[in-house]
Amino acid sequence: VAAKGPAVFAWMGRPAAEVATVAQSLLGWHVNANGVTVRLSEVEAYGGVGEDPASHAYRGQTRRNTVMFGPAGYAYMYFVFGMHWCLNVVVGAPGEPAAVLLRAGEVIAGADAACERRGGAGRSRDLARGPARLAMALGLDGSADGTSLVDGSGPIKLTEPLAALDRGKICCGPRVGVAGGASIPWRFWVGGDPTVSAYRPHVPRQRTRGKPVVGESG
DNA sequence: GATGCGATTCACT
DNA sequence: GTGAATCGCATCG
Repeated sequence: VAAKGPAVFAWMGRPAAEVATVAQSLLGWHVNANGVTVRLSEVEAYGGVGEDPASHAYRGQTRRNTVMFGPAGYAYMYFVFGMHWCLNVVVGAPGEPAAVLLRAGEVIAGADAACERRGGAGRSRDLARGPARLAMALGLDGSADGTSLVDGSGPIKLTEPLAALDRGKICCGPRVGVAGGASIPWRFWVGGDPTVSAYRPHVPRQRTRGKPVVGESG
């Protein structure tokens, strides 16, 4: 099945319903970009239209999530909270907008470059511990949106690890920071791996601005 | 056309 | 451990 052109992996083009399985299979894979390589230790799965309230594709195709509706193997960069970028991998077949959010990993090469981009993070496990940190360590932003991760045409390269990950170490649980669909255990990580981000239950927005600090009724 | 919320991280206590 | 800062998109009228 060796064919020229873009690499084809087992996780590509699967039905959106299998996105959870696909997400697990990506744990341990290597992501290389801009001179930095990260070994994935934590990911999250996002489903398709009408299936997953937390997914950007839930309400159908829009200008922003167009990449999710395309073929597998492409990057979907999402700008969040007005200051951070997150890297997703489109994994579904065309028309089936399944994606995997790369949440955390261990920097196994290019620590110097990653450290530099991450400012004062130092050469610690925090270099790529968290979705935005991971994207930052890899030097990625919106310009990488829609680029291929498998054919070498873009800045990002996703490769299979030499040694397969021990499936027994894979853990699952609720996704982080997601209100809708939080009960779906679509977050996967490598058990015992120190680079896995801390679990934070969905924090309800507390607006303190524009409202007087009352409530202390007499 | 205007408003509210979101897949987060950093700094301070 | 908790609060603050931030931009774009989607929704409602």
